[in-house]
Amino acid sequence: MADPSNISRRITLSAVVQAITTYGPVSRASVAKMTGLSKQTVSEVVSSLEQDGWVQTVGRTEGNIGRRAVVYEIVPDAAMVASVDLGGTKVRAALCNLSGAVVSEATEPTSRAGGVEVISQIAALIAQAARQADIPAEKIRVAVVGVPGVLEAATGNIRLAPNISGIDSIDFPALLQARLGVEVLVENDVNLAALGEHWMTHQGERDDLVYLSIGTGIGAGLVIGGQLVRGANGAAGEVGYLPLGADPFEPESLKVGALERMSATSAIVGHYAALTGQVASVPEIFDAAAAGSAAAVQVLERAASYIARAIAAIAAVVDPACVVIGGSIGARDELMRMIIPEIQRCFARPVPVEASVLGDHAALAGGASIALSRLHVALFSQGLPGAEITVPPPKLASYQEDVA
Amino acid sequence: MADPSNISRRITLSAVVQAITTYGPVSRASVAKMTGLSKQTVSEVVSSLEQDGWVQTVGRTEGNIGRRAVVYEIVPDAAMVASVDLGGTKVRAALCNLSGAVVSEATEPTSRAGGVEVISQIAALIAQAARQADIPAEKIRVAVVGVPGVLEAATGNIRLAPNISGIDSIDFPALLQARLGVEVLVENDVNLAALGEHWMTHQGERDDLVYLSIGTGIGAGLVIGGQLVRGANGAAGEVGYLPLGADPFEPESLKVGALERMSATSAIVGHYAALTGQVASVPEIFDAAAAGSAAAVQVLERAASYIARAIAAIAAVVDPACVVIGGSIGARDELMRMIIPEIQRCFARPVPVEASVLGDHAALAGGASIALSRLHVALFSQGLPGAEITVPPPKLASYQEDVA
DNA sequence: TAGTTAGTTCGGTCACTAGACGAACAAAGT
DNA sequence: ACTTTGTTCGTCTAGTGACCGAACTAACTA
Repeated sequence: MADPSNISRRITLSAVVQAITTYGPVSRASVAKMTGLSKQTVSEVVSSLEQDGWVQTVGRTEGNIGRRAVVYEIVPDAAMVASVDLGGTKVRAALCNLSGAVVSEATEPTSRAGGVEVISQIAALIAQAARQADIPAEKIRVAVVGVPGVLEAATGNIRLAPNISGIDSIDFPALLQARLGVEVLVENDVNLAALGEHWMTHQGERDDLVYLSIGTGIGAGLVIGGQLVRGANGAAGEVGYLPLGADPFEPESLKVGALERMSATSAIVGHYAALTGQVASVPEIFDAAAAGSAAAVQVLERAASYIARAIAAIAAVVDPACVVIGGSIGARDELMRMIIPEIQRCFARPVPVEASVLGDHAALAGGASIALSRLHVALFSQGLPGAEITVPPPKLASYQEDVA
Repeated sequence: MADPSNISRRITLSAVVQAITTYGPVSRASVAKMTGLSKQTVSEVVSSLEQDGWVQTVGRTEGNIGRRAVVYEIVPDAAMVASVDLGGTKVRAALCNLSGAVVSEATEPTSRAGGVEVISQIAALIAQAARQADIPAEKIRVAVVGVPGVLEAATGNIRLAPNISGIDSIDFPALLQARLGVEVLVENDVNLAALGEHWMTHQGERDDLVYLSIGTGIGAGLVIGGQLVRGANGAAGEVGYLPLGADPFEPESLKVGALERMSATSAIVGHYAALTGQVASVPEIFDAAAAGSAAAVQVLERAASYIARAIAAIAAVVDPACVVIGGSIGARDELMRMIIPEIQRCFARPVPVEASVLGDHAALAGGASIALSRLHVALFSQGLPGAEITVPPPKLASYQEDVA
């Protein structure tokens, strides 16, 4: 990217890019109107962008009175970002273009070897995705990785990630960055999912959104004022430790988390086993409840009740505009129907609760959204505060293949 | 203020003002180094600021090698802001200068008439404070009012303020603004207290801080990433409604708040009455506990235990770097000593808990801090994003007269 | 043809920089 | 006591980059 040394130019540059990015194909004249810049300045900036291959013309207007305008749009494939969701069982990598659309995707079971091996796997997976769609590697500028673990606020290292062995003992971000040769951002996967849901569905309203993931564990991601809340120790949203559910003063609750002991996978399986003497998986318990098993219904209702209390607690503290529920358990419709009325019974203010629209692609979408923001900063505004470009979300379908 | 139409100049202007504000008396040469601007540009800007009366010279450097430098500082009294703490029992108004120091202060019992009468009272109190310190009224540019109530996010109107009659049925901000003739910002008093504590003690570290006020009610203010969190309905930090303490599913908990039923004034008084049959005020109960009354100790310990759980809940959701406790009950040392060990028993991560350093002046300080930020925006950066100026806090003593 | 809109050319202004320069000063040497 | 050296402050000058307004051309509709 041409590197305008002048601050003034950087501001105009990102204003123009922002306008073209947001308002689809537009003419230079209307960009001038929107940004308040003169037509002449806009022409200058646009032609330099065109020369560098960032924007392109896409025909002209027609039917309007007056001279026809040449309209421009961002060249979607001028640069790519990689968004990686590193899970305990599988790794998923997606390449997204400048308009946020997924261009290529690849998935693999997570390497059991862990540690450095995972870094190689991620690099290979990104390379594979690039090959699939014929994307030269140098087009990829930023990579974002979502990991199931707590990140050290200061260093960005992964601290607690029991599901992936050996990953908390290495300098993961630095090693991956060295391997890929591009800027790497690592973020908690639930946080990314929260960002993804916010990007896709609540963009525009500068809303506060909480994403609650219920699965093997229970965790939340907070988006407040459009910004991710990480917490002083990177542990914001660790709602498993809410002093609800089990007696919080039992030593066990200090380790596992009082709420997690009552609402996540092992709690549901354990409770069902205690009632019926049978060991069943969570989907089986859902099936049993659908088939009329009183015990299964009771188990799910207890979980739903505690989840409702957790949502009430979150709402009392941060007052979000919306709570989105996801995760392998949270995505179940039956559970949703139990949770919502329960919240109203224990919390005065109504709290809009919605099901995740992105399913297991939420973290991927969130990763893409921050990768794109970061890329735009690097390319156009260069760290200039207040000149951040927000990329409008792409078609939902782009992220909705095989939603759980 | 001279109104630089040029964006570039606005950025430069606020960078220079920021540097002079933050790094006390400085020479133009060092401002140039800090801002990265050329000496020439800095000289231009400073001389225009000097002409308009915003900065002044304060002697020269001495003892250093090389030529002596003329050093400049902000003219502290070039403009004033008013910070008002509107409480249920008294109104306190302070005038602060550009360096954040309290120049004049005035207090009165809150008018019982309520409604519009309160607006007159605030205006009169500010006028009185101005007279006391011989400040011409036109020097006051911004007023911030802290009110004990929930604010409507959209309009800024006060919605729930049971302690001040008739204030929720009028357009308080607009009426006060019309009366004072200056920009008026209205904010929840606990939120302001949180900002005040953050400003005074945790500035610099871009820390996340939670201020927990325990008195007639229990409420929290959240500062995350240096920004106040208001919530979608202005109800962030309404921790009285946390589903802890009393059974959250009782109808009474929906009205009063489950936690509030166990930890605020009426809960303590009520619990003591139930145990002993005697009606005593909270200070009396503290005295009784100090004198060895087992019942009083038991009452306070129950309250402390629930407060500890509330802090654990807050920590689980937002992971603040620090929790500051204030309010008429929360400020008591005895309570603090009960709360801290209790938190460790129900929450895995250590949460630093501190007592408020500002006492009942916290909201006043917080009001001053946002008033000053707002004033700087109005004067120098004019809404330019990323050019906000953070005013360093003044000497603590400025706000510590009669700390509770 | 009249009116409207798109885009370019031109001249001028504003803000900022770099580098040269003189002034003022401390410290070290004579 | 005086000079020299090196340093820093602040001003001056010339030059550049970015922006705008206005005039103008081009293209189109009605």
